Amino acid sequence: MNKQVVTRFAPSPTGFLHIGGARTALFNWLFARHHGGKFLLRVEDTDRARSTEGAVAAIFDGLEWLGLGGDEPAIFQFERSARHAEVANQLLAQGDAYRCYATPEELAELREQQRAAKQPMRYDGRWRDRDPSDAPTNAPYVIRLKAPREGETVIEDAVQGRVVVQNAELDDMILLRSDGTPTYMLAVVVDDNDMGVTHVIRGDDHLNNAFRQLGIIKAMGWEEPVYAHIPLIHGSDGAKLSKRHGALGVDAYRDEMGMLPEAVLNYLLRLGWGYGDEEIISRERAIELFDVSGVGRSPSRFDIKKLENLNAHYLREADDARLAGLTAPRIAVRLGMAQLPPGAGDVLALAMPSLKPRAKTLNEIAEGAEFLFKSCPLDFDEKALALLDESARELLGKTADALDPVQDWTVEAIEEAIRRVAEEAELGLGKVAQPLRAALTGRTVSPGIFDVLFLLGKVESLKRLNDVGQTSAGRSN
RNA sequence: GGCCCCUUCGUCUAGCGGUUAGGACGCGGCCCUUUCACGGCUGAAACACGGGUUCGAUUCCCGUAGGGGUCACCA
Repeated sequence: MNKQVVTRFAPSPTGFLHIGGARTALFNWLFARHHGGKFLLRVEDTDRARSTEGAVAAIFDGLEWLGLGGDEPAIFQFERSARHAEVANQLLAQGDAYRCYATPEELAELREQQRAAKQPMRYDGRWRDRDPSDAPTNAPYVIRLKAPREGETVIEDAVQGRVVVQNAELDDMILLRSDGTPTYMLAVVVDDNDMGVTHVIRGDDHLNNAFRQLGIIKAMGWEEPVYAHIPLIHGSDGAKLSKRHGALGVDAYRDEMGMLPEAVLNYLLRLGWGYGDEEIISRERAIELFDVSGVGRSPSRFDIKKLENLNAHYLREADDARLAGLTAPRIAVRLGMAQLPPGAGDVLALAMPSLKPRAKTLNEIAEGAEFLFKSCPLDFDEKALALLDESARELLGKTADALDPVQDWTVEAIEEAIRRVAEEAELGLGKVAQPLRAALTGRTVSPGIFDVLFLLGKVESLKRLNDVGQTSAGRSN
């Protein structure tokens, strides 16, 4: 019979939700949805020294932004430590584990010797078969798994295929630390089992761990989950993505870079997974198509250009009011204002159709929208200034005269007036539009000039034209 | 170093014995055009290497090289 599929994402709260973790969460979420199963969250906070509440909040925040919440309240691993200890003691009682009194110093020395002798570095099992009466009294001890030393362990990984490791390669790992707290190895296995996790989808860096974890599962007689170890994401230079090497929290993609969650999701989905030629894949479509069988076996590099391209696509598709809301605070910051004036949101939404096709990020939309909310006198950049020479100012005067009588301020009416100015001056439209653009926006790049005029409104447009006319050519301040 | 994994354009990938090796990003050119974008068309660009297996290998097998991961009382 088929059990319900249960997947989980189990981050350790020692920092933000980075891009690799986000992809792991996405794959788990998608897999569960695709199979009509459950997606659970578990915070691996057994390392009390490194876990912080801030990190927990940051991770949840990131998941929520991406729409990858769990189907049940998140489980905090540390709260289950009594259960972990219970399992360790059961293993001890049934002879599948033993007490080890080796001190950390002693073990460090052992590793040092092994390294010097170029031997594999692993615990030598010095307390494995010792008589319990040898045990020092009142000395701290850890509980280790008594792993099989002969034979081999096989994993049929859903992504990596059949992987075999000789049991002689695996040493007796620690289950319970000397202070009685569980190690990660024990906790994951116990929690996955208790949570009913059927498919463990996680980073490739856990593949080696899977063999050790299987040892506990077998000793307890539990059912083995299906493993799917997905390849890691590397930086653009091929090196491992780490915190000091390009790995940013998803919040950075949202706040600093101005990405949309649907773009990040689509990008992450296509990193390591593909379905024919499909590039633009919605969440719904992804649920329909996703399966671990489509996940590649080789690591991939993070390419910000491709993410930007996807973001540009989703920007163009996004609702204008939503983008206005997302962009307004960014514009205010750029302009050094606490917030934009009342009504700015409406103007922004109205301008969005001509703003968004020109931008790859929310930041670029904000940059392009700045001119709407500036006031005279404008700050002109160099190229704009160069455009506003004597003859251009003269032309601008004529343009203002042509615009002044326009009654209904529509894009059509504006266009008609401007084209007439060009005709009468026997100039191409571009010769009229560029100085006009410079005078109106202070830049040489902007949305279509008729849209600019329309969005600014008649009063503000004439005011800016007038303002330029009053300043002398070649002004430098 | 031991063990494990990986290898198609610069990047993400399609391919699952016979293809002019496809798509996307990026890059070049052209078109559109009031600037910049969008859009359309188009060009350059890849099977790491060496052996097998086979009538035939990008595809299957074995090596080599390169890359990555992992070897804690971290997760």
